[in-house]
Amino acid sequence: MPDIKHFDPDAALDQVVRLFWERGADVTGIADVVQATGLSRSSLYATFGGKERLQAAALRRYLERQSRPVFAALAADGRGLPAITGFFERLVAARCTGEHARWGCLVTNTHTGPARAIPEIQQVLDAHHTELRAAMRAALETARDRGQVGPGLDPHAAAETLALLAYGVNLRSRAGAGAGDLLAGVRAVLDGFTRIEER
Amino acid sequence: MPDIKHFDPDAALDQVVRLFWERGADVTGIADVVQATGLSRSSLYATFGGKERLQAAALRRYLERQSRPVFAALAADGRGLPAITGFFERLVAARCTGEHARWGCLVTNTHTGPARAIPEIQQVLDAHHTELRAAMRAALETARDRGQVGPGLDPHAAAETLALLAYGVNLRSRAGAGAGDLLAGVRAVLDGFTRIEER
DNA sequence: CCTATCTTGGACTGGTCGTTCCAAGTTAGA
DNA sequence: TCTAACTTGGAACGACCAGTCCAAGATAGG
Repeated sequence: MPDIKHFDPDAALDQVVRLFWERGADVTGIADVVQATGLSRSSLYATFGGKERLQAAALRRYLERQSRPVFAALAADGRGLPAITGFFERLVAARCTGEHARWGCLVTNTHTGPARAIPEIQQVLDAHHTELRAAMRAALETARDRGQVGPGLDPHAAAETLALLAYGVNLRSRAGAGAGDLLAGVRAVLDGFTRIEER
Repeated sequence: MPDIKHFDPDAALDQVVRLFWERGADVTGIADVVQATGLSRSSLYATFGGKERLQAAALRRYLERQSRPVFAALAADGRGLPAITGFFERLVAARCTGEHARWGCLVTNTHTGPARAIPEIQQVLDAHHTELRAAMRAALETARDRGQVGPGLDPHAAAETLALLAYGVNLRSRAGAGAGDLLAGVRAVLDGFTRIEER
């Protein structure tokens, strides 16, 4: 009986993610979303609810499509430290060059805005951190099993370090930091974790 | 002949710093500034210019009054690694407890917002990073001279690491991260830098 | 006291915000 | 084909935004 949607909500949400990611959700108006997606205010509100709900949906989509696959690859990578090095090298490259250069990370960017207080969004921020840290910890435990890291290294604490470092990279890259500086910062901490004999 | 200002611009700017720091400059309207400072729109615009100029002035004030003294103390501290440990312990404490708990760092918060594109503000962000890194580097060189760090440590690169880590702490603290997690993350990286025999 | 000069309070502007609403259009089962 | 259910475009809403403007008030030299 009913009419059916004349657009693809999934594709529209992807557009919203790009928009919020590049410009920032708080500074992006509904009018911008309407223009970027090509659909009308009515369809937007009927499909996603208000702006807060839309922002939360976009953030979840970002976590699922952008962050989680990379985290999964890191956790599943059996190489140990080289896996972590590769993660950061690809991170810096993505943040400083290519299509998304200087966009930073949508989750990182959301940390400072007013939306961080919305429970639905706060939850995604925490999930992102937990998952990133877990992936780092898995890679560090692999490194420990392979004897690549010093004996005193606590994988749990070191995973927190690397997660915080990733936020620092995301943050500084959005403000124009050079890839060389960021890579040097990453290299130094990984050198610190590396077992002396490996150097 | 002329009348004289009926308020103290310095004290007013301090109020603005607090307001922008806690709530975020982008989400704070001129009306909020008027209410917080107690002065009128006319005086505000006559004294500081528009909002961009006000935000830049507040950011510079924050760097001068909040960041720079701490950086100077770190650079002048002769203890080496303990100075860095102390810096981070005080940082985490300030970010998670007390008057400014969960406010994060105004400079860090500004990294993600639209104001980061304004040259006058971008300049302050870069100055903050340069000065933080220089202070870290000075402390690391002291640590190296005292034999507290491993021989392979590059003070320049390690200083970048610690600066990025500080941004991570600032960022996550604003979103509610626990002091324990943050401290663990800090401890792990400093352990990594520490010379084996010191452990 | 007078007056030139600056400050101040508050009304006001045009524009944008998120959101609501409704008439017109579209669909698919009866 | 008729109609109930849903979508869609676009107008309209009140609230807020940064910024402007001016009359009224305050000041200090003459």
